Amino acid sequence: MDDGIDAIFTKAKQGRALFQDRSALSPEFIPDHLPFRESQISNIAQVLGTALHGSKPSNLLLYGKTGTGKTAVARLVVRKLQNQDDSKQILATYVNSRIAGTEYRTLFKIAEALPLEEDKRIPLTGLSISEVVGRIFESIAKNGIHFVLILDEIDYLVNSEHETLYQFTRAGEQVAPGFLTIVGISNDLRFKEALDPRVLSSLGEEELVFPPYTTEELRSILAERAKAAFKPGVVPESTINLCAALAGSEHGDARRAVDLLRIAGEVAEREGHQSVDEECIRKASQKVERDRVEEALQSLPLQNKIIIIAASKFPGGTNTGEVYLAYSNLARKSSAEVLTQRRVSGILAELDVLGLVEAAVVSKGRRGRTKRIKVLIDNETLARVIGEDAGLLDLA
DNA sequence: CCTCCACTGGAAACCTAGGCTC
DNA sequence: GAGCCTAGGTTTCCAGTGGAGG
Repeated sequence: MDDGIDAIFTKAKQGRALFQDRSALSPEFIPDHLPFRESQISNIAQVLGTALHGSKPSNLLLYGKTGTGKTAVARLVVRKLQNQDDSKQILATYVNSRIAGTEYRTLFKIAEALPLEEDKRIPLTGLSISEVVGRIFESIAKNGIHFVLILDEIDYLVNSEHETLYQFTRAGEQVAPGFLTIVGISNDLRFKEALDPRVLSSLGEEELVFPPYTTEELRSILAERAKAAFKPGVVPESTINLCAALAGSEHGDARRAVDLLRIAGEVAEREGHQSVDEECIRKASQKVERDRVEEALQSLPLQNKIIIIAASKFPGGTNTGEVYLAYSNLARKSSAEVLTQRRVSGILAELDVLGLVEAAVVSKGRRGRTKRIKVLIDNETLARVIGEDAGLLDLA
């Protein structure tokens, strides 16, 4: 074991540090210059610029697939807007509704950015949605705030019966003398269809589409980032090309491309390479996928883990009924509650979305209609990751 | 062309754990 | 403490269904 440790350190010593500024590749990093997005930037700047003479800018709606720069562009423009604001009345915040999780937590995050009096703070739970919205409006009005709200993945808010979005777009009077401008961001191009037309008309006053980056554009972006992040000469052009090609084949996702490059750099450094070669990119690509699966697996609730173990007993794939049978046995054995088949069917659908299981609906004619279920994780990984759970050791 | 299986997936209702207000 | 609220997971109920076998 000691040899292993020594070997790692020796390698680390040999390889010189390849990074000069790792943060230039971090997911939160927003460069001052976003190439190929000049027109979107100037568009947004023009709209939001109104706020500098104290009147309310139009609401904005930004569309485009993941990694097309929507979030970065919105945050960059808003950041510069705040820098230009001498009156210091402009307040901006960024909330991702999907990451926040629920409508209530989204509002909670929004409220965090606002000055709230001691007795008006928002608790993690307990208040009605309308009460929280009321407190947010009150704070904006009282302090005369010019509030620019960037709502990322806004699609997660449309299916609410509270009509929070509607209230937000119609805040007008209630927040005077302050105002509330919404910059909505959506990955889902069909999201408009689900939106209440009243909301759409005011939310979509200005609409902007972000097309995916081409492989060539990705290459140029990566080259620029690599120049800032790595020491000169450690990232050959072929590496950039491969990285761009890998990400480009996945619909021009710049975030993925940048992630890949960062991890490849870490791999190269750890293994004591003098440069980040194509091999490192390939390894990084595998690592990203492996991490995603293990993380998803680990954070699964107990019942979902038992279900996936049950499903893994059928390497060739099976159907819902079989999985349910196996599951209920396992659950009883580990003295967990036994859920209904309806719920198990639902959980299998969730696992499908996570990409841990393949659950396609198939019809077998006379023999009914069910999901064809196949676990997409090999049994060793499953045993290793889930085996850490005491109580589930008696599995495979 | 019709049947009928083994479910699917929508809807509503229920439950628990948290927190509010009075 | 009583009587409200919410989130989020679950159960209950059930109409709906693709297509192989008749």
